[in-house]
Amino acid sequence: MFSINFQSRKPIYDQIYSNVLKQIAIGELQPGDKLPTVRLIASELGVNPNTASKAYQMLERDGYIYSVVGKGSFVADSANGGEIKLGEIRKKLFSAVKDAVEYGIEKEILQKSFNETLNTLYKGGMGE
Amino acid sequence: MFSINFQSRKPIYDQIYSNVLKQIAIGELQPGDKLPTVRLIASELGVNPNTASKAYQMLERDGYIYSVVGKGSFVADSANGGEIKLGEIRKKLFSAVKDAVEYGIEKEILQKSFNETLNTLYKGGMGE
DNA sequence: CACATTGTACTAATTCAATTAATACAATTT
DNA sequence: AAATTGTATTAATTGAATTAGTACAATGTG
Repeated sequence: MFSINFQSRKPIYDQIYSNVLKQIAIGELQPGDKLPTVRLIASELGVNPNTASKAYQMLERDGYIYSVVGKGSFVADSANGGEIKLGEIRKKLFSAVKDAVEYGIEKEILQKSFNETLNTLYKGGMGE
Repeated sequence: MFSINFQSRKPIYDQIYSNVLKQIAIGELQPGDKLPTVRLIASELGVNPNTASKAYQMLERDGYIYSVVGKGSFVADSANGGEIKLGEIRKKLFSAVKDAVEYGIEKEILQKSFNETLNTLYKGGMGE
């Protein structure tokens, strides 16, 4: 498995996230592979299962893995190699929205602007 | 002057920042104009001078104003209108969405991700 | 030169969100 | 049914962010 630095200011769930993502990136974990259970990670690292679960939920949110209660967690089919994917995109979005907030742009205006961009670039797709 | 929402979760110095920046953006404050002193803002809003000073320091950091001890604070020459900043924000948004399209991220997923970001950063509600 | 006015540095008190854990629950497998 | 899986809920704790109290530094004014 991997190891954790408890002295680090980086949260444990964040370290788990990074370690798993790295394993996926280098191909040590392939799409469809079963990941260690949250309880296994928790017991090996000596932390609470929820801490491992949180890392997995973030990995799922970013499209790298998927989890099923009772079954386990698995590497997503789309998570091949070192694709940047949603995690990096989110960072960009976050940065842009943060700028807008600082500038005092109203939420609805930003939302409208985003939707216009979305519809422009996703031309041909459906969705509201 | 402007007003502040003390109920908002948005920090006071942040609200001052946004208000001043908006005044610059709409041309109510022109390059070279003298800004209200930190003590004037502080007394009118009923906060500590350091709180107003912090807003000014952030505005200076971002190149919108400059401050001189003993003299006061002034709108920077380069801070004409806010369209530049607005354009940058749109550019960032466009770039992020474009990345998402290139990486094959589905529209709905991106939309959800954006909304999460939006709600996270606009959690203050009103108070800008 | 004295003195007011300006922004700022330093420190401490407080508040608030993030992190983690304790516990219980829900879905799936065996 | 029992075991194994991920997750929801709640609470304790910690740590960073926010704000204020106070003192200092630089400039303007008489």
